[in-house]
Amino acid sequence: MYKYTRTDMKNRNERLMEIRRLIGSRNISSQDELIKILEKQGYEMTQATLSRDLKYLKVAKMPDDQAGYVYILPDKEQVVEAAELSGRGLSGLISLNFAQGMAILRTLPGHASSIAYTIDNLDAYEISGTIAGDDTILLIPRDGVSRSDLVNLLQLRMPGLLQGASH
Amino acid sequence: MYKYTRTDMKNRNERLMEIRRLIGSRNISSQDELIKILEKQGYEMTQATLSRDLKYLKVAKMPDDQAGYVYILPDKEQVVEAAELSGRGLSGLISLNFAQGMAILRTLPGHASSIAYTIDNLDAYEISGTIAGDDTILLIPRDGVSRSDLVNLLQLRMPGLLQGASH
DNA sequence: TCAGTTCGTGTATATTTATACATTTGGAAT
DNA sequence: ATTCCAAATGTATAAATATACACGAACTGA
Repeated sequence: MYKYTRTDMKNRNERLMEIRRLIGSRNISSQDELIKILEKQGYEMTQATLSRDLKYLKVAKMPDDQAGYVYILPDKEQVVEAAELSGRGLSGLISLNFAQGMAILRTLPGHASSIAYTIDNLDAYEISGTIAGDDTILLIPRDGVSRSDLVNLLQLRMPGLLQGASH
Repeated sequence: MYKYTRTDMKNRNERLMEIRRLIGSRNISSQDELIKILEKQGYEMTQATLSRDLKYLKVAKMPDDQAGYVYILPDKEQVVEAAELSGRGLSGLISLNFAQGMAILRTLPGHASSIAYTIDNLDAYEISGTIAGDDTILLIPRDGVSRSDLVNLLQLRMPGLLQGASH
């Protein structure tokens, strides 16, 4: 017994638009998750149909630090960017990486120097010095200081800084 | 019996970069397909590891009219970047040198930050970050990335940049 | 040195997603 | 009107992908 027929196009188009809207407005990690949301809104469908809808809409599934995987719209201006931003710490720090024995901190544009200034003023033993660009800070640790030492220091002395930052 | 150990990081980094290169240069529709290509190039791995690699590299899978589904890099459109670049005439680069595992780019006075900004926006895997002064850019490569990797990257993603620059 | 930790990985499996096939029905063609 | 076709979908399953667990090597700190 089939419930939907060709005359339900209006229904389908509505659903497709709602799917787009949902994916653009929040992080969704699986088709099952999306189906449950749609069901609450009165859309009834199976996973197979949703799979086809997503293909039709050219929705991609992309790894994400917070959610594991999220669906993203094919548009140029990815809503993901904004979502990721809003999910990040208030301090402006985006990520903390280590390379060549140094720490590289990426920040929101324009935030680097103020964060670096604060770090400098910790007068921390572990830190030899910092250099800030516009959105990047190079942090040179004292010799022998480990990555975890630095992370610990920053978490201890600047609580909230690493909130939401990937590292 | 495990074939790879932690000291094979070079191998892993190589593999990650090769995966990026492959995905950027042709349409690949499944992990199995990618594994077969990698195997022909001498990389041995299981599907599980490839799945983790793709997650690490933030590679997304997107519906495609021709191939059904294709993997895409997390970067902004590469070709667009290149076009923007040539349009802006970012040819203020004077020289490219390597020291202490990092790259030092000398530019015409005042050109450093705009070039660094463009480099940052490549979101290149190979680059941990950049810091720009007035006429100097410090580029910190990701661990395991070689000089030639970097030169290749810049030539590929920013054609024209190295034109006339000594290195 | 030695215990504890982290990392990269394989194995096996769970989870997730895509699709072959069947079915219904409105509309098109004759 | 009758027949045919195409779209949309469900069902069942195949295919693809992610991950829990374990392991061994390398690093860390004491």
